[in-house]
Amino acid sequence: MLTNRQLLILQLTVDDYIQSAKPVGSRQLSKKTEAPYSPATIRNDMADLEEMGFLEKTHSSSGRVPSEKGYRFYVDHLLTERKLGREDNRQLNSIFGQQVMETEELIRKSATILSDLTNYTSILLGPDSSMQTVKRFSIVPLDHETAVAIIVMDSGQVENRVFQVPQGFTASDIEKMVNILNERLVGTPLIHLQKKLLEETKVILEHHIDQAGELYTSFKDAIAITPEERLYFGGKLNMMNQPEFNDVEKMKTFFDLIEKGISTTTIFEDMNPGVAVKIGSENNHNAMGDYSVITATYAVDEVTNGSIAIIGPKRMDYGRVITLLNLLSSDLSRELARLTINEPSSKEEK
Amino acid sequence: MLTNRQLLILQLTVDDYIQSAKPVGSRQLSKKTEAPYSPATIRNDMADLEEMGFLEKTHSSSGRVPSEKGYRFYVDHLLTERKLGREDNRQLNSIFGQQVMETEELIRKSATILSDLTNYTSILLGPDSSMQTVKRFSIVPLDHETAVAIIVMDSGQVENRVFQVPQGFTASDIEKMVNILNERLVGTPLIHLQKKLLEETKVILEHHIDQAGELYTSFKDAIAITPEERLYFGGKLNMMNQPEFNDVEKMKTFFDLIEKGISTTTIFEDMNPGVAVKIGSENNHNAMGDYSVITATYAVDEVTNGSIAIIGPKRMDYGRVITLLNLLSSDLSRELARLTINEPSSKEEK
DNA sequence: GTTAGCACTCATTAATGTCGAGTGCTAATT
DNA sequence: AATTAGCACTCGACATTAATGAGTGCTAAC
Repeated sequence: MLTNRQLLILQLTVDDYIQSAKPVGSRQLSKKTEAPYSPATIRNDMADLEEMGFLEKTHSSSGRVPSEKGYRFYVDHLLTERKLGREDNRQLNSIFGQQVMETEELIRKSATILSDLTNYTSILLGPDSSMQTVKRFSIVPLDHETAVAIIVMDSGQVENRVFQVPQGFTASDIEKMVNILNERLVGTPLIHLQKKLLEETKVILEHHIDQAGELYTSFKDAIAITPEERLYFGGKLNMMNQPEFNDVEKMKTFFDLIEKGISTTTIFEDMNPGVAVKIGSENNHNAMGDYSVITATYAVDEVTNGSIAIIGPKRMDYGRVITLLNLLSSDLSRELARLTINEPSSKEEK
Repeated sequence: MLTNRQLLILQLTVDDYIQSAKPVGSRQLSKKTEAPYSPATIRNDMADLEEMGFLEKTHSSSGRVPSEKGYRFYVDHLLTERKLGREDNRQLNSIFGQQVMETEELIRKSATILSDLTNYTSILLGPDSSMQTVKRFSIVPLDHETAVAIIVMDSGQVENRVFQVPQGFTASDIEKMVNILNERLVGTPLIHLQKKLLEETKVILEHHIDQAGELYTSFKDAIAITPEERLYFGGKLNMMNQPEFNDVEKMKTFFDLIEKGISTTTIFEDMNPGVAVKIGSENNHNAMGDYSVITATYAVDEVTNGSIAIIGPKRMDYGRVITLLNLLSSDLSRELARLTINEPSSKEEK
């Protein structure tokens, strides 16, 4: 078991290292008022902590650095509640300054500010669109051959895609199709759209329009891709301020990871509500062994969640980041609840 | 005047420096078969070239490096036509592989590939949307308070924005407004949209709808922002492969420039057709003194142009970049002509 | 006009030395 | 028994020095 003093020393060591990025020595620690012990005493405890695997040395006569186990213990047991500065709060609130804003912009802005406040990189997973329902279809012909298909979601999100109109179809054919689609599909959650389109709507279309098959074929591709989840990265460049990335090579490795190696699943594995911390090799992805990821979820509505993540070096200011994520996630939940449709309005159009 | 040999030596020096990024010495040059002269001879010529301001030394006993004047002369008179490798062509063509694609995607993809092929950063200015005309307005109510306004351009581009609906307006009010807008504004070039909206449409709206002023106020903000030009950056990170950016500080400066310091006007000042090269301080923007920018234009239709640019260190492979830009710009022109509307179709809807 | 030869410059690199902050261990102190 | 002082030792960081080599300009020979 750990003595109280060892706990204190572990905590101070991690705190100091997080702040300074330099190995922490006994002499240096003993200077702090929180540790009124002589360097020798601290040395002994540090040696014990090292033996137990909480600390490591970078070389035989260097100061100590937390191990993953050390960080883990720190996060689980030693984290002190962090108060945010006035400036932090100001910035956080600034996200919600303007009145009407689109979800996407809200998220993008959050990502940026989160990164600015931490100097780590933020990753936001947009609200899972698969549960959103279709509010309205629309097709606008552009010329003889092409038209643009537009889908409006109940969240106000708009997706559009240009597609080819096969020869021989008139504007009224298309209008007819749009009407059918709206009749049949409004209210369908995106996640079921594909299936419904394929199984149900196709038959009806063929019933009403000559050669509907052709038209349908090119149209369905246009709306097929829609329900994709999107990752928003914020402040990739802020990471350059971390001493860990003083080397261009390391920057490159990191950016490669961000741009190619990261998918929704690597980061947001288990989206349990609340904050989760993954340290170094606790991340499933191989190449992420040098980074820590802190994730949180926010509520979009009763059923859907979005996720926020911060990725940074293992030497991360866990306390601060966790506090920030907690705040932002509840702010986002609140704000999205405001933006999102309260209840499908009764004056819906035919 | 420059002797033939001096011309040759200048050319070889610039070529070599572009390739190696290291100051070029006389001994090294004399090894090349193209320069069958002794180092001493080359030294003399180099000294002359330096006196005339084409070359510079980084320190008193170093090899020579081209000056801006040197690059300028090289670009104007010494550039050799560059053949592209098979792989280059393959990649360039791969952009146009898929059949139907939206303009934006086409541009985005071009930006990426252009940067991959050069290892510099590419900047594409999307087709100037101000000459595009409105094809269709649409407003979809989301709930009692909000609605999303959608504008479809004749190019197939779709802009949408959520806005607040003041209390007391019914769906039929909105429908009426949409009808009026479509009647009045379809065919209006974006560039005139604002004005027409303000001067003409407002009056008519007020004539037909009670309290139209309020509705109009919140709506006009929603579509006000539309006619903005968009810059697409490609491969900012590829620049990290350039030895000029081996230093994290320099990376930062560059990224800062890209993210904040660059506007449409700094880069695409004079959009004359053809390729333009700006070397170092020839760029008007102060902070760009260390970079060279090569721009080209592509035709979108008879009236509008888009622009492509490559930004890189002054030690840029001008020949290769120019060739690539020429190719891509004509490819883009061709492809966009295919995508763009031939002629407003006659079966336009009411 | 071209080149060989020579003295000189300067960035780069490796070798060396010094310094400081760190360690572990033992003995003295509380 | 726990803490601390003292001491010898380790090692990275940094400054200094020396050797190397690619470069130059200049003069005299070809």
